[in-house]
Amino acid sequence: MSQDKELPWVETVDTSYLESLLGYNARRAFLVAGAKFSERMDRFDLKPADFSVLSLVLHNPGITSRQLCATLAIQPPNLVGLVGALERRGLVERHPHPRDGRAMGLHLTPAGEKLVADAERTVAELEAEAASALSPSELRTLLKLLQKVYR
Amino acid sequence: MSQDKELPWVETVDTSYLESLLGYNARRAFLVAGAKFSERMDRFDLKPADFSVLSLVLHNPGITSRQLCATLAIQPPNLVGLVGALERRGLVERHPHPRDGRAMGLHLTPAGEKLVADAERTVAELEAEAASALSPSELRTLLKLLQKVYR
DNA sequence: TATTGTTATACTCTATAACTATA
DNA sequence: TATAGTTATAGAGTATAACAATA
Repeated sequence: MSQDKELPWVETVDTSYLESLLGYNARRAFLVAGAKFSERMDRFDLKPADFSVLSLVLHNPGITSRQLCATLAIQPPNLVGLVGALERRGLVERHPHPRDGRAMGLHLTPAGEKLVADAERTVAELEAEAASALSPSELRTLLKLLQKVYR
Repeated sequence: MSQDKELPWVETVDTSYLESLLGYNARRAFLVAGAKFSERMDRFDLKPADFSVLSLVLHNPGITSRQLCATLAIQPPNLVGLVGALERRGLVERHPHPRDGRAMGLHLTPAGEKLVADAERTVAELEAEAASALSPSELRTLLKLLQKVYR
């Protein structure tokens, strides 16, 4: 009783089910946004995590590693090398925390301040591009809904 | 001329700038959605990529590796081991493609069909949970906007 | 000449356990 | 006893180059 009917094959992939799922769409959008980010930030030699750290230090002078980890959902051991590299590049400095002897506060150097300012300008252009596919009010809605998911 | 003014420290982290960026929000939401997914899918021993592949094979019998790669933004070499493992678990079978001698068509086994059906039911519960934080119409809007980003 | 599937390989990202210094 | 930072290490996930078979 061999099966001699021809097996089915696929002309156009039906993605309707996956596209109804949050995780699939979040991953695809995350990949596209990440690729565009890398493309523009290569000239600063900043990966997404580097940019996030520098930007948080700019807006929160004296922030500690622990606070960075909590904010960015990074494990403490994975932040050590990242901050160390930024320090070796002369972009950030670590000083003893004035109120907690266990902690180190992070501060931008003048070179770091300049780099972050340039990088944030570039990121603003990026967001403007995303908003061109989306419309400013759609972008605001998207951010608001994403925040509802992770908060 | 030593600096003897006390250095600043951070009480509450100001995340307002990062929260205005698409990439940051997409990553955070993706992490939360992924964690909830893993939590529920552990009993099926399916990672997100495994589920996506099985689900695509269910809805597209005979789909090829190349089509899976394009749909899921996975590199071909990284799909080989994934499909191989599903095959060794007796969930999928690979048969020669009826129209292209280079390709292999993927098909679910009866065991694979049962597992995917159970897994999709579980994922439906997951989405319902997300929708509880979001409202059904907000979830629809979120998916639509994410698709605009990556298409 | 281009494409499918594959092997080998390397790089990045992320996670866990254990240690130290301080709270 | 708990927390901040660190070291060492292991596991995912993802990327590129190169090859055989087929289009």
